[in-house]
Amino acid sequence: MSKGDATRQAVIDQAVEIAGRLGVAGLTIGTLASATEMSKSGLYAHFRSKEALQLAVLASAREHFVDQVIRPALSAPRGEQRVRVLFERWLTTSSSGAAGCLFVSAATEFDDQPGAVRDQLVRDHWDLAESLAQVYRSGAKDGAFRDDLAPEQFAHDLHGLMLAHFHAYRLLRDPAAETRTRYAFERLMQSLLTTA
Amino acid sequence: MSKGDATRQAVIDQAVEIAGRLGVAGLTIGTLASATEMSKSGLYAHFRSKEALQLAVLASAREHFVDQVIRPALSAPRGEQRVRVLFERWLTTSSSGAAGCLFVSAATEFDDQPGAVRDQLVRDHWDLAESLAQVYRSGAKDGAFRDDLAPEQFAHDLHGLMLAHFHAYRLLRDPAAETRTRYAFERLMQSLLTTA
DNA sequence: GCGTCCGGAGCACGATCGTGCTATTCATGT
DNA sequence: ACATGAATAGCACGATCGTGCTCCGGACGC
Repeated sequence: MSKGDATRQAVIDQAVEIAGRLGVAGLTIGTLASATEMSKSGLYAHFRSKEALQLAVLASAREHFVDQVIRPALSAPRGEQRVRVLFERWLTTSSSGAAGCLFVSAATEFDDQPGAVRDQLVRDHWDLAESLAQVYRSGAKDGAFRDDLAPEQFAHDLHGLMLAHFHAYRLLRDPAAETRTRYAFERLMQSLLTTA
Repeated sequence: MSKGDATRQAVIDQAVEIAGRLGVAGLTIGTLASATEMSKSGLYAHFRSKEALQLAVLASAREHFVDQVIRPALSAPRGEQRVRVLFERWLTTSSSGAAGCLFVSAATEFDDQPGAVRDQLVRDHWDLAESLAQVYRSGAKDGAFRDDLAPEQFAHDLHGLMLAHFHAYRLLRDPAAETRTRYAFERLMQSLLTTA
């Protein structure tokens, strides 16, 4: 990795951090330049447009999310355990850092703004939903979960849980957010398990 | 109502519409001026700062939401019916217009940006949560709902349902969004009712 | 060790941001 | 009908936005 790639990566890391706080749309070339202590033009040369920068940020966050949440879940035993690991990782990763929340805020910022960023977000979300559904499917095949529930419905429900968590946690700073979310998760699990 | 108040209201209506599309932060004086076919300064005179404009937009949206969702629910019979009216109204109001989504997008845009707007959003959310909890409480007192569930948990869960709906509906344009949300709602209701 | 080439700075651009001040036009009460 | 005050336009401001040059210095291959 030559010098250019190194600083490029450092810039992206900083950009992810800022986008986590101010939102992907709130991430501006100027603020990013001063945060990285570079000139605007020097920074801009790495990404040839702001859109490319935003896409790079999204890609980095996605990678982080897969590493920290999806992969650990997939290496856990199928069924209940896998779902629990997924949930737990998702919860802690997003509480501590930026990866999880970033997609949530980006989704609402771009939901009515056509373009490459929006398209990427839509793809990412479908990928995530499919991963969630697959986690359910594999468990249902073993008989651990009810088979009269659409896996996509599980994905939808779990996603809703996390969204509610983010809102309570980030906007309201509600200390009870995690407790509430955990409780809701337990009820969801209870309604899915065949061994009730 | 003199002329000034009339145009001020018209401006706010337009602002709500724009904020529903571009987000509260995306609402800019310039775009609002050209949308209302007024000069920036002429428009700006009504609100003495951008923050005041944003607060006015929020107030208008809140009023609309209370009229279209909360009040109809409160005039329905307590218990299951009231919850159903609330849910139904919430769903249709936000699908058609701007009121519902506006708070969702505003919440994520300002969740890390201190200021009067954020404070107002937090207040609004607590008010909403309290209203939802109260709807549950009144039903539980009649014995329609389980009494071993915290009303605040119900508020949290229902809110999560709506958030998931907005994401699926606005970002993904998922035609199945409403079906999924309705299904999730039915399962929520089933788990609450004592007459199961 | 040197020449090449890339990473980055300096500077500038038009546009748009939020915000003022100063007129001017219009409505409104008497 | 006229005076008065409110409502709106014109114009300007500094700042910052995204985007382009050009040009230099230092890293890297030979």
